[in-house]
Amino acid sequence: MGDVKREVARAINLMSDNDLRVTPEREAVLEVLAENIGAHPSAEDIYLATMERHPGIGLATVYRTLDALERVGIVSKLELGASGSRYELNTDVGGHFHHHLICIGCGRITEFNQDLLEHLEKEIEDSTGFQITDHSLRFYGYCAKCREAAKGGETSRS
Amino acid sequence: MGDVKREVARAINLMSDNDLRVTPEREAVLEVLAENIGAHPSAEDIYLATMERHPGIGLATVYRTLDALERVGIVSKLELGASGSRYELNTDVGGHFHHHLICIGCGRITEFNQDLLEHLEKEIEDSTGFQITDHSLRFYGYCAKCREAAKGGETSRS
DNA sequence: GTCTATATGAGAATGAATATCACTTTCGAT
DNA sequence: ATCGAAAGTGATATTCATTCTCATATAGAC
Ligand SMILES: [Zn+2]
Ligand SMILES: [Zn+2]
Ligand SMILES: [Zn+2]
Ligand SMILES: [Zn+2]
Repeated sequence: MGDVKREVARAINLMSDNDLRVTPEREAVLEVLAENIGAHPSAEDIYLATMERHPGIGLATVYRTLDALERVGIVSKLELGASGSRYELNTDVGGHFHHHLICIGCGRITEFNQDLLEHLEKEIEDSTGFQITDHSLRFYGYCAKCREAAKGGETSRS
Repeated sequence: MGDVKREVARAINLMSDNDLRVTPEREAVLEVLAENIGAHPSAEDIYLATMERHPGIGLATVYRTLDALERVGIVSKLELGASGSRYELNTDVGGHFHHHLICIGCGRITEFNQDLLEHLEKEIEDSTGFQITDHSLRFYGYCAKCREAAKGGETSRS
């Protein structure tokens, strides 16, 4: 599961580098994020988990912290529309270059790695004059588990 | 600008095919959508424009209409998080296979066409068992106009 | 330690989107 | 054409994620 302490220490250094104050609340949020890499928790998830570690923290502080961390690149925010956003710590290894598979059956979010967009970005910048600073690639569909469940449900009925 | 009447007629046929009732309100929304291809209007934009054509329509009806049309594939919804969603009519030609360049300076949304994801989807389905039904590819950055404005601002100051 | 900009907690406010409900309309069957 | 059930509508209340407000507390530079 990666080294939680190391990830937190790394993030704290980045905070100082970016003139963000290191508070107990922010450290608690970072620990939660580091312990949940790959889980893509919501702000509410993070709030509840942080509560166990730092009782009394306010939900607004969690939002403010996530926002501050996102602005300096320590976390990524995955906006999912109506159902709210999800957050993830940008780990040192492979942090930024993965995309998401979003299951519309169960809501689970998995990842896959792929470059492939780099040279496409160059092409777009050259042909349109649009300067790209970020991108988002998502695939929606049904995860293996949901497909299995649907299959089971159908066969058991016929 | 394409043929507005033809697009509306095509959409109305699709509505009937999908057991959606054709009402004056929905026709008015469709006309607005057909007249604004490429503009990526918000629900509020569509509401205001539809008002001119069908005074008294309710905002909720616009939302319900857009939702119904999206469910049967007549319109696409582009979820932009905090700033609300944008909608567009899926035209017959090239309707579905374009992606978006979203300017974080002025908010304008432009498009670019590209296949490229088809064979990647196959690869993902084979390697993960995830069945893909839809995808979303977006690039964020600064459009040519905003880059020009920023450049002008800088040089005029130094 | 002092000081100032910044962060925090509690709860109010925001705003896009949805739900509710009484009433109206569509459209296939008669 | 007309009838009736199912679906759609307008006005408005409600939801819910996120942001704002403001009084208080604290981090971090000196
Ligand atoms: Zn699933
Ligand atoms: Zn991820
Ligand atoms: Zn722009
Ligand atoms: Zn578009």
